[in-house]
Amino acid sequence: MAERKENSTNSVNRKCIVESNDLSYAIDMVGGRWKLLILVNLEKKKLRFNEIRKAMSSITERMLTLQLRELEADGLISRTVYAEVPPRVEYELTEISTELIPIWKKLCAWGARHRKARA
Amino acid sequence: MAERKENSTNSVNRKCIVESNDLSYAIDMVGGRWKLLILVNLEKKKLRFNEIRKAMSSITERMLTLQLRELEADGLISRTVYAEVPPRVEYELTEISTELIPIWKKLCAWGARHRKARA
DNA sequence: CAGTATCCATTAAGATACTG
DNA sequence: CAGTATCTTAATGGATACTG
Repeated sequence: MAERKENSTNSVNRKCIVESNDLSYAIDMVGGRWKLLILVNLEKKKLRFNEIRKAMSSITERMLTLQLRELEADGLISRTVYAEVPPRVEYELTEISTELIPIWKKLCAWGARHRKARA
Repeated sequence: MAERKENSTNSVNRKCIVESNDLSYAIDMVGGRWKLLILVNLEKKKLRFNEIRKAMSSITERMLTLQLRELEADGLISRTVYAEVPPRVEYELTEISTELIPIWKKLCAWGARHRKARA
């Protein structure tokens, strides 16, 4: 995430799984603790850095920055900087991540069912 | 996964996110590099340890064991031991993980679209 | 066959302080 | 406001050898 050794076995392993399989590719893109959560928060409307932060109370600034950068690099969010003082930066979903909405809704429903079943 | 300190900030953080949110709960259950991949392999039919291993060429025995244990603990696969020599153990999907199939198919399709869009 | 055990490498996550 | 920088700990992943 931060600095990744390109040639660790781990990286190579990951790369080759991801390349050979669309599912892994998707998970790689959106997996982890924070990414989908960030996207969910952006579903209704575009948000500014601190708005996202407040919406996800337990994330640190550092983590939020890192995750936003990766999401941006993967084309899942867009970042718009307004040349104002104080600075304003807005994040919003892109077309491709919008397509993900129905999928995470289903996953969410599944999670609820599953949780209930084990309670 | 292996030995987790129960009271690290990280664990606490994770626990509380997972508890408050069905989506995170679902991701926690099925996220990571290997879990969905294992489930996918079990979709068509039940498999033995080494069959899964061969199907996922790059996983190590240790990782496979760990992931299978977690999946079992979460009720996503069932494990049947046959009292034979040599030992035979079969893994198969449970009802709740079967419900996941249409979801991962969609995710897979999304991954393919996304990948294409950026190629 | 179906795993365990051990030890080490890599990566993710967090606290805190600071800046344009 | 919207981040960086730095340092530290925790968690995950892997190689290899071994066992009931």
